[in-house]
Amino acid sequence: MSVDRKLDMQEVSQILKLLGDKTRLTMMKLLQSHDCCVCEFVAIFNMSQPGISQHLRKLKDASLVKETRRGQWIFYSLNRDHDYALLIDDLLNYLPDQNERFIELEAQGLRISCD
Amino acid sequence: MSVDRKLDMQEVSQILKLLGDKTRLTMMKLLQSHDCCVCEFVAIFNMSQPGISQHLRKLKDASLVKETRRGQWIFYSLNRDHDYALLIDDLLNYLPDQNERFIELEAQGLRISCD
DNA sequence: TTAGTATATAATAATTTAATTATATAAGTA
DNA sequence: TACTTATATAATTAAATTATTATATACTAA
Repeated sequence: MSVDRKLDMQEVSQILKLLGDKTRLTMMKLLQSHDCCVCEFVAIFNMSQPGISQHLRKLKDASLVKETRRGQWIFYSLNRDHDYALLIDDLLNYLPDQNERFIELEAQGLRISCD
Repeated sequence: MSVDRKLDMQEVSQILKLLGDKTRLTMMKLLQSHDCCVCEFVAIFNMSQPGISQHLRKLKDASLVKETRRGQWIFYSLNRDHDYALLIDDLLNYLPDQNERFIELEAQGLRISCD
């Protein structure tokens, strides 16, 4: 009981630490509305491809996101089965919509749609 | 507008970074139910007094908590007027109750009540 | 098979963070 | 005033974090 309680605080603070980075927080907000592949994130954020991959790995290691290969691309999506999925969703709902970023991508012809 | 959006993401991620530390997150949860002075935090957490003070300073610098001197003690309380007070309160409501910690304090005669 | 594209991993460097000890400040009390 | 208690600040150190470049892996297509 006491141990469980501490584990919970530990786990939540770990999740908040991951979301306490602007790039990862924005990634999560983007994923709330659209699955996204690595190269799209690279186009959206001003960051190297390995930088993007490492952020995604942290999110994946914490089971916050899932990855699926579709052809040559690997798409990331929110893990809506996560133990704290409700908390995370609530939290993301406070954030301003980031769809403008997808619109910009589309305008540059960089949006990947894999059907 | 675009600038505001970015500021928001920046500010929220900064807050989550602060809450992404187990000590500070637990402090905030404790403060949700009781104001608390520094020496109580020192008794609750296994950490030096300067360590506690520095966590509190970070929370105060971000306006997440307020301080009030009462006699020889300085009490900390949640700043319920913070721009993101709703988000923070929602978030804290997901966390397990930490009142047991106050009960333990009381049992050790370390609870400060300043009336 | 070879070349090109997408992604991950390794190595590394710069920065930030979180803790400690030592010390200063401020209030309370004999 | 001097002593004690409560708290803050400074200096320092160890560890964690975030980014980069270089390289490896995996799929696609010619």
